[in-house]
Amino acid sequence: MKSERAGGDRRGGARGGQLTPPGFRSKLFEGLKPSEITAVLAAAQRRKVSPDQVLQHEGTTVRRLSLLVTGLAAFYKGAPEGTHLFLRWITPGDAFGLAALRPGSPYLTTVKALQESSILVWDRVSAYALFSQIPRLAGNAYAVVGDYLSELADLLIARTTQTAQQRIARALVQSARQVGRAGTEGIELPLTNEQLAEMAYVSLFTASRQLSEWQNQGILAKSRGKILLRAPKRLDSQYF
Amino acid sequence: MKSERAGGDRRGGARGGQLTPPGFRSKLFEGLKPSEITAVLAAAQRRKVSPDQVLQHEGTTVRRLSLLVTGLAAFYKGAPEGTHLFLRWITPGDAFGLAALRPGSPYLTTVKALQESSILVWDRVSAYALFSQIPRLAGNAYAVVGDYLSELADLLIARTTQTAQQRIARALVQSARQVGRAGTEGIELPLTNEQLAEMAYVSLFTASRQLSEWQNQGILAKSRGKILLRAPKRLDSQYF
DNA sequence: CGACTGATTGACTGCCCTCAAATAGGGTGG
DNA sequence: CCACCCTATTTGAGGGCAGTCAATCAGTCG
Repeated sequence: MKSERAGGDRRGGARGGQLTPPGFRSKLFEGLKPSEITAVLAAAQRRKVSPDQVLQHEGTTVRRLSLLVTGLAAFYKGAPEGTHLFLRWITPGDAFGLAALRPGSPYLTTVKALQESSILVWDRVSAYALFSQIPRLAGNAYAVVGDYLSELADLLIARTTQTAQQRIARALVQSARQVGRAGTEGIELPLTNEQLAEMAYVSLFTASRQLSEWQNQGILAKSRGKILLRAPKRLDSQYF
Repeated sequence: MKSERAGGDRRGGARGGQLTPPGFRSKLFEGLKPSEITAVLAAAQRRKVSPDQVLQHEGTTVRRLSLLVTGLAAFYKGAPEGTHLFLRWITPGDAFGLAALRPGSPYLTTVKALQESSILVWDRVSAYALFSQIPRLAGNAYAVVGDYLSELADLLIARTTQTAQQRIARALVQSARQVGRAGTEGIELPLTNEQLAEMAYVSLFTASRQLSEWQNQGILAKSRGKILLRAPKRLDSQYF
């Protein structure tokens, strides 16, 4: 359902010198003219970030708009009692801090890097200027926010109507798409039980038990910090 | 926290003839010049809708953008097994169908009128034209979507981390703000147990039991299809 | 005065969380 | 290479929140 590479040739491609790796594309840049992309990239700063580094703090006032170029991060939302809930992966090409385009609003979520990553950063003011000048860019931002809204609504449905088993299956399928590495044996996911449990919002123990069951059924294989999906299709049937 | 009437005098006011009632204001029109509001209203069609009428269907392609002028409606999101979940009230001034500004996207939610209501409707094409011509209007749409995103995230937290009791308390407090009528005895809510249960995503029986308990504690009084909140403040303490 | 919808109450059940305790992997330093 | 530690994981027992089911009661409207 993702209209990620919906376009033709080099739509959304960004080759503004060494700022982005070859083949990098973002929904934010889709349909922009090369000259526009160059201008947008020229206004950005590149930053390297390390694992566990917090890139934006929910509730603090918005300082900048960011775009993940390489690596991996995730959205979290704080819950009462100091915990925070996993919302979604952030993979290369995903923007965050889109609240920066809305004057005087706080960050809605916390973003934490999960791997060594590089990001592009625009300060609030120049982001606003750029998005005012380039209508298509503003339209893309609107579309991205719409996508997030849509995904969040789906997550809400999943979290409220599905059983623990279904939510875990869902978490695995989503992770397979976003952080999985295809191998000869299947799709390999670099996930601990704890991470999976937090994604699916189940306890560590429920996650462990469910994975064991699927392992017995031959759907997947586990090892410490890694899950090998042998038959992802058989998971799909678990959750609708 | 709501920046609803953040403005000065008649910001967001709309007196474009008989299209909107006096005192009507919408976040969508905030900061617009009267001439702009007039132009926007001129492009709209007014429709009357009756209770239980479905104004947009989740998943169907977007035809129009709407704004509730009088009455009451609600957002719902479909769930597997044919049920649909309550997401949020729509009260006068709230826009829906904002996906119309995004070419080729389906409605994310179903909207159903709950009372005799009147709405303003723009077809997709003219809405797009208007929002392109008036940057402030586009900015407002972005802000509204951002608000929905924020509220949806809060709802997600509530639905996943809170107990049934807390969710019911939350539903009551929200309803008090949006559909409550203040009286001498307290705030009166025109809600059946069933509606409340669907808002809080609890079973009918859990809702009934919880309300009975609060009635015994003197926090509220129940009658058929109506709830009278005597001490709303004592509910707040229930949910954090 | 029926008939229908809304609300109540109790008994039972089940999913999944909590807690406790044991086991296994993987790296490190001796 | 082995002892050790720290973290990840497993497995079982127990319990609680809230849902389902069934039956009854109450209000309202024609």
